[in-house]
Amino acid sequence: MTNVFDILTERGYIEQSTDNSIRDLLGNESVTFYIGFDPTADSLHVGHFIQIMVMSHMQRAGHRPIALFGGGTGMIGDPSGRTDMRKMMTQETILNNIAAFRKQMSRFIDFDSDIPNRALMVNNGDWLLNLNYVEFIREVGTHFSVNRMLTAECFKNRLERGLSFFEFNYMLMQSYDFLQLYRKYNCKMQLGGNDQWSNIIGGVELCRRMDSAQVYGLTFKLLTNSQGKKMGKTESGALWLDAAKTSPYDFYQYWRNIDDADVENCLALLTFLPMEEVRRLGALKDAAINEAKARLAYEVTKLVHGEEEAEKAQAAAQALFAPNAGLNTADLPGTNLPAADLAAGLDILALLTRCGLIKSNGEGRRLIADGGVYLNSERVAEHTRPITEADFADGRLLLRKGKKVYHQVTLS
RNA sequence: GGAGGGGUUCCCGAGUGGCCAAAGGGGGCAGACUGUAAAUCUGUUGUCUACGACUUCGAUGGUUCGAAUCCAUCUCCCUCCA
Repeated sequence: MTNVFDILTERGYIEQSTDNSIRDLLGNESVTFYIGFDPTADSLHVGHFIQIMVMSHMQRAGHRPIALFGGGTGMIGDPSGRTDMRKMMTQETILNNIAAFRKQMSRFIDFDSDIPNRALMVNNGDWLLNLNYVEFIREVGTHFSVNRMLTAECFKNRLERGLSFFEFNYMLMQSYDFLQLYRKYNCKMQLGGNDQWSNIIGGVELCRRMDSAQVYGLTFKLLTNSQGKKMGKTESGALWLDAAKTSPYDFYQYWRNIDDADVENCLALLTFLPMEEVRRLGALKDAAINEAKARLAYEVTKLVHGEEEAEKAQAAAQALFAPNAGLNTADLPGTNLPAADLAAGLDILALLTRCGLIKSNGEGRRLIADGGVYLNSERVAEHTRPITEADFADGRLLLRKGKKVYHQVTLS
């Protein structure tokens, strides 16, 4: 069997590691490892998904994953890579978010079957929330050098803008997590995005100092595009894994429209396609690379939302963008319009507003003046254009904003 | 607690009595080009019952014909000192 370390390397996940012997370790035994997830929202997003992919590769290779939820650290907020302090969250929000994470993650990682490396979910609130401050400082705090911490990359830009002691503490808590997991579950490895590097080293050193334990850390590339910007952001924020927050169609379209230069990387990181195929697709040039994008979009959507949703999203996209686009696009994001509202009189601006395509009438007027609104494939020329029953075919009407934003209105 | 510097439209950042709904950049949106790509170019980017009106420059009050700009109080942030 291939060593996962090689798989992860080949697919381009790995950024840096604490020790060269990690490959051997992963080849010789089933290793328990963890990845931490801070419950900052009520859904996972694409940034988390890449971590989940890694977990999944590891689990497939026989290692045991621990998904650590930051019920305790979430009360603080990781300052890494941030320019300002995170919003403080209440205990209630945190628990609520953790519950959502649990549910979503079960789709990707096996937490339930009888396999020996069944994954665990752990909440660090279990040991962090009731810590005694003085004891903690005496036992754990003594092992950290402020001098060294100050040189850590993750605090760099915060040193210029201001960093409270409250947040500075975060590293100790995360390091303490590693120690706890090592003690309770013989967890020997922490994985994380590269922004976690400093925190991970902290944990590795703490385990060595307190328990003379040899543990390891490995970090992954953050999902960035060829220009170094973080990927997975849309106009309305993150690209969520929750279908209610980012529809499968929008999710599919996000990947369908990425830069040529990013296709291969995304295929390798976000799908399980064999690397041969990934390289073949990534090597396609010009218009042909659209095949690769469609494949990427389909595969990722399938992983996240299931095969059925992926098929639907694909079908909807094809129907809309194919040369002879028909209107049988049942799977588009859409809005229901009661017939009575139509009868009461409705113009294009009101309709756009209802569908959430515009935020104000002013925006709508501008959009129409710019020629950016289409009704059943015809450009709308007047913002006063009334909507009538004649605009509906089979009780449906297709709105389009710009080139790619489609919205279906169904009469009910 | 003392001294100083700040809070401007989504973000950064100009503006220090009328010409300011507020320069410039970023971001967003749209148009052209194209491959549902990138780059580029163009337009646009407070709200409305829209050639006009209304609301906005940390908050509240005041001076003034007129304030983002002046004054007072409050509030938050930053730097230095204690």
